Amino acid sequence: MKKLSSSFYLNEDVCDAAIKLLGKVLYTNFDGQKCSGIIVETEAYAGYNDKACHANNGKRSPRTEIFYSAGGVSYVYICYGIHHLFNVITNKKNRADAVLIRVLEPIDGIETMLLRRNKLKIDNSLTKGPGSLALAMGISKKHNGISLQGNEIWIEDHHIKYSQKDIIRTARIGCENSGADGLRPWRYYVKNNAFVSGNRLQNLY
DNA sequence: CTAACGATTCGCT
DNA sequence: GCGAATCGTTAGT
Repeated sequence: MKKLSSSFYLNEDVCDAAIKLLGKVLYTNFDGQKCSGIIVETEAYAGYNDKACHANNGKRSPRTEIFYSAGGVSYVYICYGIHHLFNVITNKKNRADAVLIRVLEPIDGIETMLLRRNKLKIDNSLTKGPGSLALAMGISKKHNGISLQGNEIWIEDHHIKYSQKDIIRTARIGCENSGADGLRPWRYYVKNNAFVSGNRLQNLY
């Protein structure tokens, strides 16, 4: 299978990019341990007019610098002091859009994921939730800013397609304090997928 | 330098 | 369902 081309990541519509990432397959290959999973839940964060985004309206800090790269690099940051959250930077240089990968449906390397998660057998919590997913896949802050065209983290198109009615959109999780921006329905997930997190907020569009 | 705050998770009730 | 854990990042003194 082929890695997503660099043009995929230059999408100027971060919501469209978040939807198109559903069904794509995320790979990590660290220390000879290859893992993969189908992306089944994402959230879009826009560089402009989105208070929930770390790089809102051109905000610069050591942490947000990577947002201003052209799409196709990783953004990994630590939340609550413990959890590493993996995002894909999208859009052209200096636009600062990102897609948070929230849930995977595991495919390869499940033994490795179980080990990293300190679990004995697979259940639907293995790669459910951004912090759990990053831990299972071995992604940590040291992978912040790496290219998704490389051989450590990349995404492939396996021609998995979900019909529009099977893609649910809701408000993003944990963005309640971002005012009106936090209410935007920019979380996307695959309906009836066993690995998808929480069942609140249905809100078909 | 210091304090406040999370794009969360897990265990206990 | 609720609350604690936990520390890097950020903004303010």
